[in-house]
Amino acid sequence: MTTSSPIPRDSEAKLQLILRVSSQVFADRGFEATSVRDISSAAGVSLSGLYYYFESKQHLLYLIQSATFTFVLESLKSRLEGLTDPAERLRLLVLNHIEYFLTHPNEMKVLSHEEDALEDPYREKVQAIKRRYYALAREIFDSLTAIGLARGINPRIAVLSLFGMINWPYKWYKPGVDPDAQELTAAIVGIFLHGVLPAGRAAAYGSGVAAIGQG
Amino acid sequence: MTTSSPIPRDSEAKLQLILRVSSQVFADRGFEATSVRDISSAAGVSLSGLYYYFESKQHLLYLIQSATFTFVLESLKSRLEGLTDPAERLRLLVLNHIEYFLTHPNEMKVLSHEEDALEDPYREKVQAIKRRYYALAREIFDSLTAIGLARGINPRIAVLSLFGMINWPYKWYKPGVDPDAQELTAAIVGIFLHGVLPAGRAAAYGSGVAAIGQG
DNA sequence: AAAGTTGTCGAACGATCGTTCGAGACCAAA
DNA sequence: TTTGGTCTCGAACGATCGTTCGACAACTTT
Repeated sequence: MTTSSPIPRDSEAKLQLILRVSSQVFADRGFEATSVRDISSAAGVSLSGLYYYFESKQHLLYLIQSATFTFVLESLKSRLEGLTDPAERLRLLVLNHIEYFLTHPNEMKVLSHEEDALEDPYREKVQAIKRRYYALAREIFDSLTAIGLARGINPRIAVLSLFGMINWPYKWYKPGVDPDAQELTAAIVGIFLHGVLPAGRAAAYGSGVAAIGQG
Repeated sequence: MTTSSPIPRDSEAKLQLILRVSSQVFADRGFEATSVRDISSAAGVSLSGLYYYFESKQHLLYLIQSATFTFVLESLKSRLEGLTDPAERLRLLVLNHIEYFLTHPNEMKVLSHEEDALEDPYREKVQAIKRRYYALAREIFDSLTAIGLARGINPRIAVLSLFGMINWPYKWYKPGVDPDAQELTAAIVGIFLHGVLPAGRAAAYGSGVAAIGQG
């Protein structure tokens, strides 16, 4: 559906460029504060020329958020295939999220920060992906509970707190200062599973993740 | 400086009303998407009449963020006085933050979400408060480390992950569905200190917070 | 060569934006 | 009663916004 039918020239590649540049500008200035003219000059395409690629500014935001979120979710599902250990699945959820954030910080900031800026025909579609993402995380957490009996913590609070840890980096992460994806993932998973305090002895859980904590 | 000198009528009270109403509108629609006319009609004050109370839309945002952040920080410092137990100090940091969020969700959303919307004369002043808040949290965490030897986790990552957990609720918290401040605080502090997995035995730390976790 | 599709653009549309200005009402001190 | 702050407002300013339109070059297919 993308590379056939009525003979596109290089339309698809240019759309990707526009999406990438737009994410950059939206991440820097914010969606509402960015004018279509800003995108025009940043992308090197005339103002009216942009409207060949998207129908409205809202639609442009939707294209960015939808593509980003879909990729993150599908990528996670693919990496999760065949894996059954709940702790390792949780680690992969965090790693997948953090890795995509480190390689595509602009897109992830737009996804996290401009969630409310999207209006209702588009908004609901992105929220649907978000619900699937949450459901998957919740499922992982619940199977973790089933194995390890996770201290009776409210599972909704637990999962959303984990989301807080993995989404918040867009506010503070500095490349060069802060650690890479593996190490950041290890720290976050370590906190979430074992907390910050030293385990009196090794935690009762015997998976490979038990050795994480330190980079 | 607020209630003397050149005879104010009820100016201060009306300013507080405008700040409260503006926070509501900013929280609902976002700062950039909100027009001064929106605030005018929501506050029941004419468009030009608003400019008696603030110099610009930017200044209005600054007044909200500055007052909110100052209150949260000063309130925390006051509650921390005389308390030396690091874990209890950390619990109070979280509780103070969550409590203010639950009683002033609009102001806290504006503070968290519209951080970048503030421009540079004002921006720096709010960031200065933010740095003091972070420094205090970092100090608490470091003393926690000094006592409990907190598993060699990168302290910057740990503190910022904790901030992620306590700031993220503005995206998901639903009154009536989600637990109150005490319980939410207990859950977050429990995750941060002990993690989600059951301690093999009681954690090596012997404070009153050890019993938290469950509401 | 003709017809049709793809991609690009300048110019302009009406709407809305933040802010300013001058005038006037209300009220306390002189 | 006059003077001078305090507070409020309608009307208007220039600037900028998202979007549309018609024209046109480039290229592929008939």
